Formats: sequence, C-alpha cells, structure tokens
Amino acid sequence: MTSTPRRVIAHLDIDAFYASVELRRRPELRGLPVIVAGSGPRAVVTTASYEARRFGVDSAMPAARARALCPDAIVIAPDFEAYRRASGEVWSLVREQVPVIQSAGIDEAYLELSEEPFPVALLRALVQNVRERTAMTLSVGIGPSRLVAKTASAHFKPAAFVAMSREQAVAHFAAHPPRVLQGIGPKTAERLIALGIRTVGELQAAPTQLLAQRFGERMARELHARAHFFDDSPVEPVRIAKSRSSELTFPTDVADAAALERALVGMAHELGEGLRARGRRARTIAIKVRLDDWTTVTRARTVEHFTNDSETIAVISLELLRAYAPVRPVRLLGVRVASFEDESPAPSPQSPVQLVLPV
DNA sequence: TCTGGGGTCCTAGGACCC
DNA sequence: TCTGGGGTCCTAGGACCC
Repeated sequence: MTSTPRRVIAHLDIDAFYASVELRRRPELRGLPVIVAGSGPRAVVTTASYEARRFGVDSAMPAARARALCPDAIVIAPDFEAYRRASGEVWSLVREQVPVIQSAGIDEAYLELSEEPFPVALLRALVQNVRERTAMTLSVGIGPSRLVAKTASAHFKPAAFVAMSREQAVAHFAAHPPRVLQGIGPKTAERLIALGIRTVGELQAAPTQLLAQRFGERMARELHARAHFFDDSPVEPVRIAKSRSSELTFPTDVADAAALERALVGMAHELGEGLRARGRRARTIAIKVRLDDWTTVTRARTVEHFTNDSETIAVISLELLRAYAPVRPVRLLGVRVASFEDESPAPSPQSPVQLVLPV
C-alpha cells in the first residue's frame, strides 16, 4: 500500500437548527423547552431545543408523544422558508473561508481542509464569526475522514469542537453501541446484537468470516472498516440529484379512489413544475402507496422519452395507481421521478449525428 | 401516543441480448 | 436438441440519513 496524503476533514452541524432559528426571532423563549412540530394528528417532531430534549423529546418522534413527555413545551409549527434562509446565512459565511464544502442537508456540511495550513485556527474563527453574525452555534468535528469528523461532532454536540485521529476514534468509541457509526441503523444494530455484538469494540474484534456469513462479503467489509474508522470517501462539493419526489401522509386514511387520484395528480403537477424550474427531464415515473397496515408498495414505469410535462407524469402515475388498485385504506401516497437526462448516457435508438449525415 | 418528507444506496431477480 | 455465461436495463423492496 502506498502512503496516502494527510487528510483533514471537518464536519459542521448547526445545533438544534430549527429550534435555534425560532429562538432567534422569539428570544423570550430562550431557556424554555421548545418543540418544532406540525399540528396534524400524524405530525412528528422536526427539532427540539436542548431543554425539551431533557424530557426525552427527540426528532422524528410523534408530536403527540412529545407533548405527553413534555406538557409544558412550547410547540411551534415549522417555517421551512425561514430555515432555508437562515441556513443560507450560515453556509455562505462558511463558504467565504472554505472553497470545498459538501452540503449534507440543511444544517450539516463537510469541509475539505487538507490543504489548509492551520485548520483548527480557521475553524475556531469560523465558529466565532457564525455565532456573532447569525446567533447560530456550530458543532465541529475534525478528523482524517468524514466518518471520524461526523462521529466526533455528533457525539460531543452541542457546541462541540473536537479533533480526533482515527486511532483516537477507534479507542474512544470502542465502548459505545455500533449505532454511533453512520450507516449502522436500528436493523443492523439488532442483527449485530443477535451475534452478540453490542459495542464498536466488539465489532472491531468480530471475526470477518462471521460477519460475512451473516451480512454478505460487501457489508461485512463495510462494517469492519467502519468499526476501525477507515473511510476514504471524498468531500464532494457538487452532487446532482438523481430523483425527485413528492409524498403526502393523509390526516386520516383514504379509501376513496377519486380522492386518491386527485392527490396523485396534484403531486404530479408539483413535480413537473419543479423539473421545469430546474430544466431537468426524467424517464422513470413511480408511485408509492402506504396502506393503513403500513405495508408499502412502489410501482415504477420507465418510458422511452424524457419528460418534465406535468400531464404526462400525472397520466402515468394514475395508470400505475389504477393497476395496483389498493384494497385497503391508504395512509400515504407519493410520486417520484428518476432516470434524469444527462445523469447517465441516455439510450439513443439512432445516433443524432448519423441522422443528419447525408447518405 | 404510534410512526413526516425528501433523498441515497444496495440487493435480488427477471428480461433480453450476444 | 440442449445448454452456458456475461452484461445491461429495469423493477421492487429495504436500510439508512437528515
């Protein structure tokens, strides 16, 4: 193996982002438990302030459960337009200092700092500047990989500022559950427990053969690498979307076919509009149907010609829905488009060049 | 008191072609 | 008459992340 150049990557995460935006414009709520969540019967928590988290409230929790855990919490309806603006403020300040940034959602980003002579000093100044100019607090993890940086910032937030080597991460997280590693979710964690693996350290020591038997070669290699914090994935500043979707969970389950079709057509038009606004066209149109018993079905069709026409997307979506014809009440309905033009070489029945050549 | 919405990536199997 | 293997495209489901 050849020696690899030194890498320095930072992961930045805005603390309790949505709640912080709300507190900034309503300072009288500072120090109080604040929950940002929708009001519908099926709403979930988008963010909770740290005061609310002390009651066990957390993101993605049903709002009703959050209210039960923390009855005194102030619940605020999300204002995504405001969050989008606030996010822009923060990341444009960061971009003034660091050219190579990969956004990872509205409130996170990875920074490539390998060429930076004094990355820690730069980041200190950046955190200070962001705090003064936006009233947002960043948590910062610094390491030789995205995995180390991310795990560090996530573990030490809020207001984290931690640099770790790979070896330090291997030692520091050895006693923690494998869930701390990005890519190991609840299902994989359960399967690991079934193998008697309850910590990152136990995963580090697990025989690769055992992991391969249980998870397959590829996943086994991946698990082993992650447990040892090996990760050479690059910071990718430009990522082009591969699909777009729109979906809706109904406040109560819907059995009426006409009502389902109206919802589907609405989402198809929304998607078509978004594609046209971005100058993109797709060949695959798919629907997603979640029934009242939570079974989820997808149906897709790939057509010959790229399109961003709302009517076309609507017609194909309707055909897919009618062909599936859900027999139980529907909880969620969605439309998705993918296989974009310019994303991969498009199938060309005849080469356009040949078409215009004289015989 | 049940579980949002927007994405990415992986796997497995079938169709089809050579 | 029977049998092969590889490659690509597509669909469906599932895990995971923010």
